[in-house]
Formats: sequence, structure tokens, C-alpha cells
Amino acid sequence: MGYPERKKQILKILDKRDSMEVQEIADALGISAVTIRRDLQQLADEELLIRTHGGAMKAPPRHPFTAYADKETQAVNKKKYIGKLAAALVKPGDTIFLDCGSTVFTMCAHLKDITPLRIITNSLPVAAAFMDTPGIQVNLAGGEIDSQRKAMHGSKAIEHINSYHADKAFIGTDGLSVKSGLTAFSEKEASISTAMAGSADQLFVLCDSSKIGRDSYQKFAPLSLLNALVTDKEITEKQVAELKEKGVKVVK
Amino acid sequence: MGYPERKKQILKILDKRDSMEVQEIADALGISAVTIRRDLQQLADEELLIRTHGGAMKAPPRHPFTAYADKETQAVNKKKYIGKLAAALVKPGDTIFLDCGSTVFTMCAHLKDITPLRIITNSLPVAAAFMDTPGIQVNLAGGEIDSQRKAMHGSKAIEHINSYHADKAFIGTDGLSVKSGLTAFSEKEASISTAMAGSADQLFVLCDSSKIGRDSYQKFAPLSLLNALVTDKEITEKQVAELKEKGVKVVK
DNA sequence: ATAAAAATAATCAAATTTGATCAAAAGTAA
DNA sequence: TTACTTTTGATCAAATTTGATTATTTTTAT
Repeated sequence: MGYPERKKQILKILDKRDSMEVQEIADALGISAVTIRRDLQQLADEELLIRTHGGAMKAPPRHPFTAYADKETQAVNKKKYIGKLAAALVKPGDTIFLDCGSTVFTMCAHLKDITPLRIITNSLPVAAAFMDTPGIQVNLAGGEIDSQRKAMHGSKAIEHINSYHADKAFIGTDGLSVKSGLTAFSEKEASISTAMAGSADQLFVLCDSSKIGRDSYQKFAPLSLLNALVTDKEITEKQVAELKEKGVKVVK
Repeated sequence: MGYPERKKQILKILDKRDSMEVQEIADALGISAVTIRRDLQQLADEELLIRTHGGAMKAPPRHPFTAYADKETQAVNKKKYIGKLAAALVKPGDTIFLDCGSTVFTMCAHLKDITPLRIITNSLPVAAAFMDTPGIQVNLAGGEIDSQRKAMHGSKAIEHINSYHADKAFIGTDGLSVKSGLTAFSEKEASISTAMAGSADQLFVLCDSSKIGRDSYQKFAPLSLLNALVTDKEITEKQVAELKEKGVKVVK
């Protein structure tokens, strides 16, 4: 029996019972406990279950809005770092746009004490984050929900964003290069980002170093629009110099 | 007995009784009190319960959106019953308005299998409920978030609702009487309800029997607009007769 | 306010689980 | 076939969990 088969079996057991023990599974499938442990580790990495000593438990239903399926765990810390830096650019009394990316979302934890604050966003997780935060007023863009991105997209949402003005816009990007400027993975993301950029006095782009120098699918803004790029310390000096030459300030 | 099993047992006890003592659990499970304390600490960290001296209390409902602060627990069952009845009025292929009340929210659990379905709402909990439900497209009204009601209100939201048309509207009410028709607790609620009622072919009002014959603060619709009132079995024959005379169909 | 009682956190030892390492088996490609 | 990679299983040191004991903190009673 190969891994795919075992994976299916293990999850099937877990679906019926809320928890199970390593030895128990090993016996049931006729596989050594060592292998089961390896399987459980892998499944735990995928967040399909929770590993406990001696066995595993069913994964708790993650909240529909706060759950960002972050595949690359090594990028999480970079993102958090960037979120903290970006949040430091926000001042009490500001009105800001926040887009629906996971990097921008990491700002939220650091914004709770910057009050009063007005946030305009198309992101449901952002809205959820400030649901019970006094002093922070959230304005949510309406429209069709994109359940993948947990955000509103489409013409209605664009129209909504366009009807407001903000001091600062914080947006993510899927690629940033001197040649192509800012690039997005999809038209949906690009159009929201463009709208926010166009209605704010200042534009800040959040982007971890791995995406710098990389181009994604769709161009949506030239570097000249940026007030600053917020990134992590792993950006190279060469990249910083190139961007500086183009007039882009780098915060790291 | 391992941790997963204990965790389940502890939460099960807490589900029935609102609080419990350490020694009591230790005896019940045949586990040392020290271990129970460690378990309680962990569960408290997970916010699954609240630690007290000598024991633990049930945790307050934790997610910002799924948590409706339902003060009157005895009304919950009535509401669930009404939600089920109302959901039966929805057919695959419908486009429906759902407002942001807790009674209307109870419909959600019963709508998941009625696909395809298009839902237009100003309620964040409704949006959350269908986040991962294939076949159900949610359109969320934009605007300022009312954190009390976990919904969008204001002119932007009204405008959003007005720009759509639906087959059916399901709304709650804070009062319903032959004399005053439908009444709401606040202007905010009333204006959204009016907008939904005005843009739908059919209007269904969800209202538990305790609110029938009662008037709230603001009138927002005459009984003549109703296609049906969905309520519970405790409505009196006299009330049903009076409503019938006014042309209101009662579903119970 | 003070003392007694109860609950908790900290410390330690025993038992169990685990992850790392390495060897065997199974699968792949040349 | 052979050489090579991947998967699986066995062994053992390291880490984790558990319960007993003791010191500290919190609550209750006087």
C-alpha cells in the first residue's frame, strides 16, 4: 500500500472518529508504526490533521475568513516582518486602502493600536480582523465574493473603491521588476490594485524579496507610482541600487 | 487515555454544564489532577474554554462572524425551526436576498444543498457560511461595517442592494402587527429591509411568535407587501386568523 | 488584616513516544 | 541486467508526557 492509499485511509478513519493512535492505525493498515508516523507528519504539515503524542486529532475547522492557505511556510516570517514595517507607516487619523493579499493582511495585527483609523478594503479577513476593534472603522467593498481570495472583486468592487479617497494605499504584488514594474497574477487582483493606487495620495507596495526581479502575468502599475517598496532584509544591494536609480525608495 | 480523548471528554462535559472543577474532572476520567490542569491550560490557550481557579468555564463563542450574541437561548430553537421552514421555500436556481438578522441566519445551514443559488446579502456571517460552498455564489453589499450587527449598512449598502433584483427576499423583523405592519428596532435595519423588499419579486418575513402583535420603533413595510410570514408553532389561532383576514399567508 | 485552606506552578523521575540513522526492499531508468 | 533513487522498516538516543512531591500563590474564613 502506497502513501496515497494510506493517506486516504487515515483521513477516512479521522473523519469518523475525532482522534486515533499511531499503533492503532499501524495495526489496522498492516503497516509499521514508523511509516505511519511519517505519514502523520506529512498530513500535519498539510494541516489536514493535528499531530499529538501517540496519535493524531482531527483538524479544527478553520475559520472561513482568517484562514489563509499559506503553502510556503518559510515565507510567513518574511511576510510578518514586512507587515510590521508597513504598519509603522500608518499614522492615527489616516484613511488607508488595504488590498486582499496575505502579505498586506499581516499588517492588521500591528494596526490595532493606531486609532482612530479608517480602512477601506475588499478583503474579508481584514474586515474580520477589526470586527471588534474600537476606533477602527472598516469600509468593505461590495460585490461578488471570490472564495479563493476571500475578497470581493469585479466591477462593483472597483466602482466602490473608486468612490473613495484615502491617504495611503497598501497593496501586494506578485512580481516587481525594473523592466515591467508591478505585475499581478490575475486580472482580478490587478484591477483592484490599480483602483486603490489611483485613489490614494501615497502608494506603498508590500513584496517579499523572492518576488523582486520576477515578473508575473499582468502589468498593472509602473514603478514611478510607488512612494515606497516595503520588503525584507534579503533583498540584494544590487536590487536596492537599481530601484533607487528608478526613484523607488526601499524600506526593509 | 491520551490527550485527544481527554480533550474531547472535557469539552463534552463543558458543553452540557457551563462550568466544572478540576478534581471533579480528574475523578470522572480517572486521571491525575495535575494532568487535568495541564489540559485545561492548553485548552484555555486554544480559547476553547476559560480557566478559573479550581476549574474552567465555557468559552464565549469565539469567531467574530459566526457568533451571534443570542441573549435569549430559549428563542434559539424557535429560530432554527423557522430557518428550516424558510429554507424550504428556496428552489435551485433562485436569486435571493438575505438580511442580517439572526433568524434569517439560521436558514444558511439548510441552504447548502440547494444549488445553484445566488445570494445577495449585507450580512458577514451569511457570507462566511457559504465561503466554501460550491454552487452558491454570494454577493456582498459594500459599505461601512456595523460591528454590532456584523453587517454593512448606510447609503452605500442600500445603493448596492437597489442595483440588484432577486426572486425572493427573506428578512427578519423586530415587530409585526395588524395595526402597524412590520416594525424595526433601528433605522439602519429598516432601510436595508425596505430596499430588499422593494427589489424582490416575493417577500418572506421571518419572525418568531413572541414578536407577533408587538410593535417596535420604526415602521418599514405594510403587511400587504408580504407573500408569507414564516413563524413557529406557538403563534395563536386568533393571530393566524387576523393575519389571514389581512391577506397574509402564515407558514408554521 | 491575618491565618488557614485550597489551588496552582515548578521540579523531578518513570514510562512512552518520537525522530534520526542506517539497512533492506521496491521501484526506475539506462 | 545494473546502477540509482525512493520508500519502508528496525534500532536507539533524545524528547515528551505523565504523575508525585513540594513551594508558591490565591482564595476563604476569622
